[in-house]
Amino acid sequence: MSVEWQPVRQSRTHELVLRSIEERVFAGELKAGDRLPPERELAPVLGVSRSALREALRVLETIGVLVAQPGRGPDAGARIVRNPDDALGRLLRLHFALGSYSLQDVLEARIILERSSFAAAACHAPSEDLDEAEELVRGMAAPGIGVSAFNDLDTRFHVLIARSSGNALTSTLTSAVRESVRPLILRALEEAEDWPATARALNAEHDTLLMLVCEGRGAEAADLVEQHIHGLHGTLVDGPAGP
Amino acid sequence: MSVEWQPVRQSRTHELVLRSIEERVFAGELKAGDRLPPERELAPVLGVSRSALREALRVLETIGVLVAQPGRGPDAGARIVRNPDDALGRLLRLHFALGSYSLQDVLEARIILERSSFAAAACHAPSEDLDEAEELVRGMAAPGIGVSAFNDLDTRFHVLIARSSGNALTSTLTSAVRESVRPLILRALEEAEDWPATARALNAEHDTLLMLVCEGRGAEAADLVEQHIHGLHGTLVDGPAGP
DNA sequence: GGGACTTGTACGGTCCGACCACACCGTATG
DNA sequence: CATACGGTGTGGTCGGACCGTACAAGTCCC
Repeated sequence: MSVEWQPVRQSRTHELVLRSIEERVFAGELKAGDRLPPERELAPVLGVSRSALREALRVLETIGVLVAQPGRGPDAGARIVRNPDDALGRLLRLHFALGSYSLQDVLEARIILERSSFAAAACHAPSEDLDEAEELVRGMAAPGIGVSAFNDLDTRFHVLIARSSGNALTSTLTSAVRESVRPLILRALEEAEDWPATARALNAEHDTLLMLVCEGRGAEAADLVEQHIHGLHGTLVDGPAGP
Repeated sequence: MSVEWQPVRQSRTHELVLRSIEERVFAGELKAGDRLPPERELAPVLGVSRSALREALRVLETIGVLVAQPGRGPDAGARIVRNPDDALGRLLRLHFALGSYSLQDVLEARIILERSSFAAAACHAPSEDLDEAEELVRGMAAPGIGVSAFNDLDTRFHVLIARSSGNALTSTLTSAVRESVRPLILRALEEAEDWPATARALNAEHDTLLMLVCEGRGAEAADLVEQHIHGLHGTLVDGPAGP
């Protein structure tokens, strides 16, 4: 029941600035679309140097909460935005490369998330998403397709289904998790002994998956996508991942 | 099929630095525990100013890849670490507050993740974790417990189960998602008309959950935790969230 | 008078040099 | 031998300066 004590690490200026801005966000005083004052104004108001402020802004930028543009006019300056995808992707990729998560952890997470994605997509995917998905599947079935192009389309297919599930959070998570193993999958596909046969097998699964989603058979789609991801499991090799 | 063009936004120095360090991580040249050269050495080597380097380091710090300590000796300087939890939590909290994700999205994600957590925990949770979980459940059952203390213990209970599921990634995600709605849950509990009765009901569910996990009845535990989280759904109100 | 060009200005982006607080390490001192 | 003290290297902070960019207004030429 006792929680270990840990050093407080007090008062690094940029963290105080960060805390301060976060609080304004939590309080609803800063919404998406709002503009922050120019750095040269805000710094003295907060009582810190521009460097400290800039470090805090940089953090918010990498979290996907802020974008900054130089110049003048309505688009210039620092603006609050909502773009968590890049940040989450970078975070997971780095930590996966560092070994914070094992390959098995990532694959399990993929299965959990994508089972739910496909099940939800079968319930209420907009038809234009299904059209786009069909196009992607057709693209993957192109004869003589390269490994890299296949991997791109495959990623986009899975992410598209996640997005069409209607849940922005699980969609983001799915995308980030999928991206974090992307280099591994790419390498595995490159080393496949019979690439055309592998591609045919994967395409058949994609076809069936899309068909199940279109017909609203969510439970079967979930089972199949689990099998689909498990199928990759055996072919993947653990180790240091390229970007 | 056509991807929209988007401005390239080239060559912000700190991003180049970030890219460079990331690549060393992806290549396996930087592992957890390694130390970076001092800022004053690294900056000229990379051909950038210390400010630009520091901004990149700050970013790595906030995504939990780096820690920096002043002073001298074996613990000083910038070291590569693996601590994704704080970063992920902050990211989700901020974006939830900004409205990137709706309350329903978060609750669905919680259900997906925690169903899997409880199911996995039922299979192979270490007994010391179960002991700790029992202690937490007992703590929540204390007569006259306050809303805040209850919420703390409840959070720790759910996170503990996620951790004992053996999957570091889903555990981190569960924790982050749970933390992002924590202020909302706190507010909902504070506004409950009959708090003691609510607490008793929640405690009964926790008791059953723990029992199911201990007995290895994962499927039932998963169903119950879904119901448990759904139960909260009705009581939660959407709106700006405090930290 | 209208369009093209030039200037002014407000941004963020970068860099530099300096100082501070801290923690270790070696030496000097009792 | 133990303690006290200053040296040294680390990140943390700060202020100032310059750069490129992009808008805005003023100016010139047709």
